[in-house]
Amino acid sequence: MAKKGQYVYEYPHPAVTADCVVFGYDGKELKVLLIKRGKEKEASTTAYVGEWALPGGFLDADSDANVAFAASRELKEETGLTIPAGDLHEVASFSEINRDPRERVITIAHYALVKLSEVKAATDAERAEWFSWDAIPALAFDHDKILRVAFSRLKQDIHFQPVGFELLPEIFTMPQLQNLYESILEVKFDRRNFANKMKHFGILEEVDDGTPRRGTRTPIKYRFHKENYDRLKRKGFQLEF
Amino acid sequence: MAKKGQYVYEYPHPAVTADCVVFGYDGKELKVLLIKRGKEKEASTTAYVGEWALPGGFLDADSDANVAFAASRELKEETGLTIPAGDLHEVASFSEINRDPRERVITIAHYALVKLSEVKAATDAERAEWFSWDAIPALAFDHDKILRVAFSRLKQDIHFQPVGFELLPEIFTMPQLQNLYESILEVKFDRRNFANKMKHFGILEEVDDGTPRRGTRTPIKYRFHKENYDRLKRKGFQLEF
DNA sequence: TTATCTTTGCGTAAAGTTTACACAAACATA
DNA sequence: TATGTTTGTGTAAACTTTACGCAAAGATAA
Repeated sequence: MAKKGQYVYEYPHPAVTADCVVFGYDGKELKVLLIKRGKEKEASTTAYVGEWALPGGFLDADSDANVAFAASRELKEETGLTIPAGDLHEVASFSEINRDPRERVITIAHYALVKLSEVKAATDAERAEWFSWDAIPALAFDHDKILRVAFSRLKQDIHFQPVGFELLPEIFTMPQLQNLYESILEVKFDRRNFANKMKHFGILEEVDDGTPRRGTRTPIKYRFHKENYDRLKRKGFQLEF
Repeated sequence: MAKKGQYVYEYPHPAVTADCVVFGYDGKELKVLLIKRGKEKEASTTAYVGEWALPGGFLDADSDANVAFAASRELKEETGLTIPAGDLHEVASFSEINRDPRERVITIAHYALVKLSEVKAATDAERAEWFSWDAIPALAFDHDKILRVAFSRLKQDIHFQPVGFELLPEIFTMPQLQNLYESILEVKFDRRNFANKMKHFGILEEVDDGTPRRGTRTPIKYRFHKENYDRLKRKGFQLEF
């Protein structure tokens, strides 16, 4: 981390932060990871202390390799979550002149997708907390706006790339997969058509856990066929619905 | 513009620039506007003098309302082109630690679409020049990378939004429209299927310029039905091909 | 315990979309 | 004058999407 000191420039420079919208899915609802703001270490004054905000923090201009790296580093520091910089999807910059009361701050927003199940334990519950998508509290700065933009980006991306693997537990059911898509796209699909389409992509593998299925009420369990999934992800697809 | 002086911060701050990839279309080829780098006014040292680069420049942290505004302002200063900040599409940030030899500089890349015909006159030919997409010279900094990313973003956006109005002259022909789409998407379409599809969207209006068409060799002239075009743009569509 | 509701799986017919393709007219070129 | 190129138009076949019915068994309520 940069040492506090005197950094002098001939022209005014903004501070740059990297913020993360971390999406998780518990099998029922889309969730977002937020942190409770404490005292800032890096700025001369504090702002929005005690309020909920997106995890993120200042880029260290002297040592962070790039913005995504700064985002990953801050995420780890603030929430305990380890997400490699390469798994962060850049969303957009937010640069309005007064978005931070302390000084000019430009933020580069990112989003990430995590398996909620595997991550809950590793999360630093002291400061971080998961919120249901439709129960987000008031947020510091312009973070509500960032959240909306990140979500609409995810919504857009999902048309071109499969998105379940990153969010679902390894073994899941068709209704869970459908609910995930419905949560992100904010629409309802016909159960049967959805299943047919998903099966056609060839990225699903039935899991045979020995238990003979006695009726249709207990859903079939699937996992992703990783190889086909990755191929489809690279190649892209058209999810039209 | 910010006065040169002493700007002091407790932590290191990067400089922030806004760069623009301006796409134009002359009825045959996709083109990009580049500038020849001269002496920098704003940085202590110069870099890449005499080389071609994307238009753009430093955000003035004290006075630019936001990054898009800075991009618009710099574009005007460097090329004479007036493009409102609202017409710039943000692409991504580029923040690798050594992308500028002078100091840490993070750039926010944008793209814009302009009618080449209407703009040629207004462009400051002293410094700016249009290059065909497949004859781009070596560029300063990481601008070739930015160019590629901006292009692929345009390519992606075109699947969801009609894009001809911004690039074509007011009156154009079906082959021109098709060629534009083929240039951006880098594929070939069947002439007849392309025309059918475009007509179905209901955004084209035949232009009757009095001249009776004597044969099929002279193409029919179209203009966009602005109202339908804007509605389609807001609503989005699926261009699948 | 029984009746009813809900969840899941499977499959098909109808509507819509995409793809592939041929011919005729006139301008351009050799 | 002959040949090639450009443009317009329309249709049949293949494929995709949509809408929907039925049966089995667990869940719930009486």
